Amino acid sequence: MSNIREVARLAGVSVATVSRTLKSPERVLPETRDKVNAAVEQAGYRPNLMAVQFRSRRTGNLVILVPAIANTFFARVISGAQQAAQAAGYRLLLCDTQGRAQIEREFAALVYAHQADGVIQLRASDPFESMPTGAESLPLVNACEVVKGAPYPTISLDNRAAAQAMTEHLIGLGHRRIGIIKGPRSSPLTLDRVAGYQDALRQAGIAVDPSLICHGDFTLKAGDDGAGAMLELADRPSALFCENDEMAIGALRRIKQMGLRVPEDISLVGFDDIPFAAYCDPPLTTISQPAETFGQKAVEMLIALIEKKPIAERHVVLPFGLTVRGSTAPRARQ
Amino acid sequence: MSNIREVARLAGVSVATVSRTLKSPERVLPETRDKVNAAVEQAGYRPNLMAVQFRSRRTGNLVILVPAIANTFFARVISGAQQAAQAAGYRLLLCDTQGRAQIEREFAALVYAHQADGVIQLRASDPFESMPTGAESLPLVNACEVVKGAPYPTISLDNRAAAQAMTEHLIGLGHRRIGIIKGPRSSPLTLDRVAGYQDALRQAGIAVDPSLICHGDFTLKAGDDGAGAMLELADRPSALFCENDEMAIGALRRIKQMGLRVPEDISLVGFDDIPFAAYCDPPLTTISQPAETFGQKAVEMLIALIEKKPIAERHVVLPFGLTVRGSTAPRARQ
DNA sequence: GTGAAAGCGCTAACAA
DNA sequence: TTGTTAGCGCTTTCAC
Repeated sequence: MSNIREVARLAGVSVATVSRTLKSPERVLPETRDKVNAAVEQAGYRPNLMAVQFRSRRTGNLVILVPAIANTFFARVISGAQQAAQAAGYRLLLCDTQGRAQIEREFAALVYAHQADGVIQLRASDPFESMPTGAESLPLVNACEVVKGAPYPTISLDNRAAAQAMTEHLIGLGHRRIGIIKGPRSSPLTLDRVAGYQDALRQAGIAVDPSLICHGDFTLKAGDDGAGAMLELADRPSALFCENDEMAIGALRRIKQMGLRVPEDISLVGFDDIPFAAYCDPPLTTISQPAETFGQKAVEMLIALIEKKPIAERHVVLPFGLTVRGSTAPRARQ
Repeated sequence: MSNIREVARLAGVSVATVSRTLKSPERVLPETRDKVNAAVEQAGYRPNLMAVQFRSRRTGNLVILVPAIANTFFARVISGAQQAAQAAGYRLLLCDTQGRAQIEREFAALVYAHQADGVIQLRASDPFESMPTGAESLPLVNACEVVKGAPYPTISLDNRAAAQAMTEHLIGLGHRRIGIIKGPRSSPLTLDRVAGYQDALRQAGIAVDPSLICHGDFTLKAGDDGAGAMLELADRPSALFCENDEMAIGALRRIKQMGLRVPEDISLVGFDDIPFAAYCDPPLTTISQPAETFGQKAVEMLIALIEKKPIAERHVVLPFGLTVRGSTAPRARQ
């Protein structure tokens, strides 16, 4: 592989002229440009990005920390982020952290080590924590699940309002015993959703029953297990609210296995509106989120941060939608 | 952020000694080492990876080109790859190419530009094609959907045998009219699966009926549409073979919408065994693949290539499994 | 065991 | 408009 000197020699110009021709052609005479371009062609020259970035102290790489790439919702977020990055001339370094802080730190360190220009974190946790001094001011954007009162920009959903709207939908159908399968204890997002669920219950004058709140981890199996536990209760709920669609789909299987029907015997709802939600039997009532927009906004804000451009709104809240399908129905007369 | 000179000054040694302490501590006196380490600590020093890699001409980055990250099967492949990379001290740069050669080329160029050490391609296409001279010898491994007779290492499944086994399973249940929803024309993988399907039919003395072969693109919607078309045939099939689980799940919805039952009226099978397959109603009979192993093997082979270690087997074929669940049953008497 | 010095490939200030 | 030159931060001989 040839280098810039080789090209300069072939074109009969200085290395500076080659560099200029590549970076700002308008500052070079057309005929010089042509000579250089011909030489580049002839030498099969590709600039060594390593050297370019080393010198210009800008990599064009953005790290995005994803708790679980296999999660259909995050896949959509990534897709939006990738498109925005591409449009702005940046590349996305995707990292499946499996929610582990150690892996997050390792990848966030790429910024500290000048291997990436900034980080997008999709989990409520600061990946620069416990980094050497100065790290707190590195370009970081937090999206999806965000840290409350974070010093860095955030893009979030009003999870509390969304959960409340969903619970109100169920209450409106006559349900009064509504179970909820929530996420892991460590997730602030799940706290918000439970809070919204409780808001709706209280406003309807329904007592919050702790036995109707069950922990899960956003997987199919967690929904399956959670539904199993919930339906064995003596006074079982007539509606079940799962904090994501995966768990709802898991719950759906268990409900059917136990010989109950959705929505006749029990209403079931999810959260996220993943593609499979519309293909369940019955199709799932759920909260839809503009997943791609999360990724897109996060990238745009991060780039603004990196390029030190002003940011209009540091804490963006995206709208949710209540998508009613066939998995909810009025409570059956007992 | 401090640099190596700052640390050298603090420790009262030369930059060379600092570098050595970090790279090969055993070549430095313990007391010198301690001085240096203290200075590193004090300065909050982090080596500039950009400079390290520029100098040592090795990045520790592996590019993995994924046609669609949202695809549940690829998500598992990535997971396996990530684990193997981590274990070997490499990082994975994930790229969602949306099957577009332009994006693939752009990311593959990272290798050419010394930004990554090698590439894993999960699609049957050479991302280095039309690159400047010398590109053909760059470290590349092709997994999942592979190029026939490729000059680079490959990891694949015997798709033909798998499709044949699946078709034989259906024939064994008494089905004789078996429809197939295949992938896009450009995919060699789909050709193999159709060939396997035809092998099984021929061996059973069943004529191949072109009207029972339908094109799709591996999405839920494609399965939905494909099943719709297939079931409107005058002499409709009693079994439907979808080339992936997503399409099977799409087909399942349409079959039910048309008032038919699975498996009583029509047997339905998929391919891949994604997590959702076991959670369908009925659970899906499908071909299981060791998805994580694809990723793991690909990374291991790529690293061997990069580090110029010998590779035992250049074309690995992984085993498949026939997972029979509730979506297949003996053909009903008409 | 340690230091001095050269230079990886490129960019950017400055000079011409 | 183009060339000269001085590094970017680090690794790696080669002396000592």
